[in-house]
Amino acid sequence: MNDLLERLRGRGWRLTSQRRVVAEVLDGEHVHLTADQVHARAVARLPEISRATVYNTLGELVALGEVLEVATDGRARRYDPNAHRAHQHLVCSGCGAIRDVHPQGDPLAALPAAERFGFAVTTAEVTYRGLCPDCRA
Amino acid sequence: MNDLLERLRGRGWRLTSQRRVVAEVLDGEHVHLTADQVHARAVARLPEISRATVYNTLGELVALGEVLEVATDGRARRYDPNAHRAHQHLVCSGCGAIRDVHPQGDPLAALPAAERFGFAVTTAEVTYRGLCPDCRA
DNA sequence: TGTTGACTTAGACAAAGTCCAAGTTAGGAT
DNA sequence: ATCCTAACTTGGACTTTGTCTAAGTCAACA
Ligand SMILES: [Mn+2]
Ligand SMILES: [Mn+2]
Ligand SMILES: [Zn+2]
Ligand SMILES: [Zn+2]
Repeated sequence: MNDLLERLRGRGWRLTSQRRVVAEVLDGEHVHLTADQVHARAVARLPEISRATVYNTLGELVALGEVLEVATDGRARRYDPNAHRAHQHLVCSGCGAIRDVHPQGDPLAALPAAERFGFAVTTAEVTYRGLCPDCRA
Repeated sequence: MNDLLERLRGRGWRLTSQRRVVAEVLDGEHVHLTADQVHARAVARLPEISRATVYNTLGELVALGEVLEVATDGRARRYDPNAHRAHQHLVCSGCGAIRDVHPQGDPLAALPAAERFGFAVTTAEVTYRGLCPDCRA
């Protein structure tokens, strides 16, 4: 995570306590927090941090490519610090739990040129859905 | 679309003018309207229809399996009447245009058992992204 | 240590969706 | 044909999620 803060600095960004705290909260695997969840955890460490700053910082991290924005439901966007290893998501239809998964092959390869309609297709996001072990019981 | 209305009737649902209008609006291919867009078009035919009824009816049609709910961005959910032929979506990163596409093979097959973590996986939704011909220019 | 532009903040605003009490009506019963 | 009533619809309040702005603060450089 120091890497990240150094990269931000390299781009001429100020290392504020707010940005440090957001970066600390957004660390680990299988982490897919909403902006409000990030804010709640950030407040635990830095009580005066504002919602606006959390949104700003998340947007900056996404623009930097350091965090992924995931829209698995029609609700709040989720923020995923696991931006450096390509992966897809497995979502429980019961409880909403989200896991990182690594399918075989390149999902893009399944889309024939004839089905691309002249688009310059660059990414494929896959959401697998089903019931997790707990919700199946 | 009469099929749909008959199926609704078969489930003991009243055929109100409101439901009829929503069913008429949600017809065709490559149709991915937001709830507000459905409402706007419904109002053109039945001026007194309310937002609440549009949301209610869309939710009912989704529960019936007659309409798909699509979350391609972090914004409004979209409603897709093309529920009877499995397909995926190609979204323009520039203008947001959405096309139905039909990839080869079953996207589920790409997820090995070892990557399912005990989930009973039932569906895979794929969103392909890129620039459409207009936005590339 | 001072300066300054980048950053943060509170709160207003907007967009998307849910919920409810009160009024209306589709469709079976009479 | 008319009545009855549970199902449906409605407007508006409310919630959640996200954006924006003007005013205050501070990190980093000199
Ligand atoms: Mn992830
Ligand atoms: Mn579609
Ligand atoms: Zn679950
Ligand atoms: Zn486009």
